[in-house]
Amino acid sequence: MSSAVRNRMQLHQQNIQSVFAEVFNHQPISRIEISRNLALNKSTVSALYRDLKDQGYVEELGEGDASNVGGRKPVLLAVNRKYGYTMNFDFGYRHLHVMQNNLSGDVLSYKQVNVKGLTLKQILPLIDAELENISANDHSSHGLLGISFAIHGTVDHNKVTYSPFLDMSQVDLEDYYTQKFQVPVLLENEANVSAVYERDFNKANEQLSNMVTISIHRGIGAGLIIHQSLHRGIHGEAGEIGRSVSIDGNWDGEPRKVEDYCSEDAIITQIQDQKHADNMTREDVVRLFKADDQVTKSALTGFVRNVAGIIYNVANNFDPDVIFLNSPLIEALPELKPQIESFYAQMAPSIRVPIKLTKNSHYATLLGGCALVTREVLGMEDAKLNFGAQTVVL
Amino acid sequence: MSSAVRNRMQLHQQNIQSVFAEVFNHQPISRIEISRNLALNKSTVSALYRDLKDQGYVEELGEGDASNVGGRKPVLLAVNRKYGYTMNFDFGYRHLHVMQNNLSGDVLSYKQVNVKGLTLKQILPLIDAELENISANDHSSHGLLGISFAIHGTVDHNKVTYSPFLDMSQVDLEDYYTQKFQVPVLLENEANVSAVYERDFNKANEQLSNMVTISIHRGIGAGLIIHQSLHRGIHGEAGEIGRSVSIDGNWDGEPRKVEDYCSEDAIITQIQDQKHADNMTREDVVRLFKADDQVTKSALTGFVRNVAGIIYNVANNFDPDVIFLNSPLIEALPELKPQIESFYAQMAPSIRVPIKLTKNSHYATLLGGCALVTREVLGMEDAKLNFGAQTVVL
DNA sequence: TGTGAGTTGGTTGTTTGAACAAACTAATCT
DNA sequence: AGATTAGTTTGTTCAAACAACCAACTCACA
Repeated sequence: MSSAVRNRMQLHQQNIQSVFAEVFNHQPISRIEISRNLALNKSTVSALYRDLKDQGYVEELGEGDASNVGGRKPVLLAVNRKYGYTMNFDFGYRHLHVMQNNLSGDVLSYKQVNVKGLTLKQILPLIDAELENISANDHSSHGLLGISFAIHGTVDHNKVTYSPFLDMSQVDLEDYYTQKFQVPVLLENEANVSAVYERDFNKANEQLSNMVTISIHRGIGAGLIIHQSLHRGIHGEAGEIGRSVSIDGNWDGEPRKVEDYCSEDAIITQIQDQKHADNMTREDVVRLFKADDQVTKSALTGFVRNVAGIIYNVANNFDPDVIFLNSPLIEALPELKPQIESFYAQMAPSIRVPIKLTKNSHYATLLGGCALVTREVLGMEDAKLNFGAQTVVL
Repeated sequence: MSSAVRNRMQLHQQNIQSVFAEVFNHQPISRIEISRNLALNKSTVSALYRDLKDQGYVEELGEGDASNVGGRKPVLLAVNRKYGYTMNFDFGYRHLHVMQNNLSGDVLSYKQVNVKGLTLKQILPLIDAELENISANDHSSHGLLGISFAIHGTVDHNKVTYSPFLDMSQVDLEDYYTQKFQVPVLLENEANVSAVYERDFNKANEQLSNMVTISIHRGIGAGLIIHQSLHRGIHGEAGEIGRSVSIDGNWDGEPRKVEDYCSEDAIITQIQDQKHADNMTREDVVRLFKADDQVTKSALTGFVRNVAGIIYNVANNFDPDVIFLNSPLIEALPELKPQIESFYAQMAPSIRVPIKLTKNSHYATLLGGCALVTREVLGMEDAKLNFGAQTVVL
């Protein structure tokens, strides 16, 4: 209410943002096309565009093709590729993933750094080195614009509140990097950024307003896009579906959580125990499954049933347009997907929510973080922005 | 995006709505106060108010008190109490609840009609009679403005898609009443309107953006307010938490739903079976509980544990600012609430979502429907409207 | 108790400025 | 050359802002 457009100046600012969003989402685009899309007079668009250009956000890309019945060629406009860049990180169990993106969300560089067994304080200098290295080779006009971190754990008010396999309580990342660079620094749960990725980077989802991304890694969490915006909850704990307990009338002993049955960790531990093995990894499970190992096959059948149950419950809770699965295990064994779908179909005979796999989950979290921090840089948190409109993957 | 304010006319319309919202939410209010609240010039507010008055939406209520340091008395403005009325219905199991409200959401009349055992086609003439009776005694300028129905079941696109105890597939209520009166007719799930009630009628919730109302009647459902707006889901099935199944690794036989364990029906049936009784009602259960009956007490302990588990799961899924319980059984036995809270506290030792009871659940659904249909009448679906600002309960 | 200074609510007439419209230039096609 | 399209320039429009005013009140003080 109080943030609503109410006077001419606010109207002007909003229209500038609308023009920028058009350039962002449909680059390369001409002024006349923006004018038609926004139902704004072409002279108005020209004036608004001039403001954006003075601020350096946009640039001309050259001439486009004229219409086939004659007429002047349009001048193609685009987001300034040399405006600056964001740095986006993902703390994986074994690797730190590092990505550099420009203002449009295009990937400028990507790198994995081995951090297995290191503490956060030991990782910090590695991050600093990456930032310095990138900064030294940069030729953009504004340089570093913002930093994002995808966290495998919960985040509240930009602080890590819980992180299962890397102690993050010793360092305040937001504090450290805002002090150092005076740019927006953003921490966000990994399932949440993954959901933002689907909203902002996946053109197929442009018209969808409700999406749930179920992330099955060492734990289980969901990222929620509701009414086109990320639902974090008051403590940043919305979508912590791995903590759900069974409601079945049995209350003997400690209630067990969903995560205890069907996280990737739970499955690996289960197979390990039955095989009296040790230190197994996802790759081992994949290998055993492909070698037709019966213990593994039956464990994964249980996994598949449980995932179907989770999907059924998520569908009943949120009734989204689509559910994404972000699971390296299922990504490695795509034959599990139809099994999940068939168990789900048994549970929900009539109305079902479509299920899709998130491809290349590491990129997803980095790009989701990129989208969030870029929006903050632009002050366009709520606008409809279509990142990666012409992303060139390296 | 495309609905954003972009030209002077749209700006003007939005500002008219802002002024109306101020009158609506803070009536009685003076022009100067609106001007200060909206940061609009007082002459602008005067002009916008004049438009609203010409359309009949508002009226002057007389003079207020002057400031204690002198100065002219303000003229107090309010929503026109004689503009028209909405009719709001709730199909209960035993009664049809009927409420007439004015444009501000004030209760003009309330009535229960016995409909136990009747089919929808038999109930229809009773509804028509109520509408005619009210219409005959009305002296407002625009008469009937809209109709809402709270449905114990699921609703999609204003059609009932599932209704457990009253067959509603034979009659299209929206069709029938729009044909008859040419006013907006709205069908909505009972848990959803209950959630809207908490958002729009409960001043204590004004600052809250995420609320879940758990409705425990013959089934279990949740109404979701997320980011201040009702989340229905793509098929209108969001919040159907009663259908959730347990994820516990056991997949022998048909999975049982939450509803099977802890709806009011399930509890009554359970007690009935153990007592070899028949046709028990909620009132019987309440009586037995108060008479210290052990079977009832132990059944309700199970109920309380299950409700705590449901709350825990809802908190993990949505992480709302508050959870409301809309349950006639708990309303009748308020001593159950602390028990629920204590079981919940055992499950979630650190972060907990506050739990509150919805008072007078029948009013809640009617008023929630009133809020929804009134918003549609005004074309102000997304504005922040504070209904019942000065509701006089009859 | 009466008067005038100070204060506040609301109206009237004028100014402002962002979007708009029309007329223009530029560049292309057939 | 005539038709068509892209973009610019120049002047118009109209809702909000502003300034000056009127209306009506309080309070202090004679």
